[in-house]
Amino acid sequence: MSAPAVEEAQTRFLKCVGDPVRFRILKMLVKGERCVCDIVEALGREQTLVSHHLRALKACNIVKSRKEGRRTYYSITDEAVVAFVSNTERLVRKLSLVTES
Amino acid sequence: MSAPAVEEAQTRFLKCVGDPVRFRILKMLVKGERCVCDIVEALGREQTLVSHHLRALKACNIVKSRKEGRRTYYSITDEAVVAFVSNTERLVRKLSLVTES
DNA sequence: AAATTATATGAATAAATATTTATATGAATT
DNA sequence: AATTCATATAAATATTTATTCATATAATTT
Repeated sequence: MSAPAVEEAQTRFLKCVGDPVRFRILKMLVKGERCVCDIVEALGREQTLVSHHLRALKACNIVKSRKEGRRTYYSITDEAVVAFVSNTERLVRKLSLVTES
Repeated sequence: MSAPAVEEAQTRFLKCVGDPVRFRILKMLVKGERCVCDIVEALGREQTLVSHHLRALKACNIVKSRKEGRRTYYSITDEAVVAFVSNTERLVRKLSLVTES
């Protein structure tokens, strides 16, 4: 596990969660397991777009999925991801990055 | 500070640090203040490219700069950023995202 | 006061990424 | 067994982002 390999993993992960659509999906899943249709409904975006983003999140082991009938349910793989999301919130507040309007 | 404003700040921040060049710069600055020429040298990339990325990091309040003579020295704005970098490393290891080769 | 050094900036181009479009698959209904 | 529903995937297109190119500025040196 060379330093560049770790760095590459870090940027891959950060780039993945740094997309607005994926981040919103993540925030939904932090509250618990959801099927694709719920996410599509909540975000008001195309099913196919949500599917692409879920696949990307899965490729980074951020979420996992399970199939039940014709639905697919997605959820966070690790509680550490949940912590990451809230830590990031604290951090951006500390950096005064949150601006209204 | 509406929820979307926080989310926007989070993704803006994450996108910023999720670039390989910017992340490498960040890792350098974690070790202490550096002038642009040092960073250019260490990364082996064009000065103008480094300059662009430093500007992006600064726009997110991740780094600050100070001028001394003809040099500009950059440094991390907040220790919380340092913690963020190491937390991310732990997380990607936990998610088994670090792969050699 | 040139010339050089360190850095920054805007515009042009290249590359990466997101979104849409078209279509496929498999499971449940009718 | 045909239709509908939930999801996925590949290819095409659109958009964003990174990089380079050309040039500017301000502080030293010569």
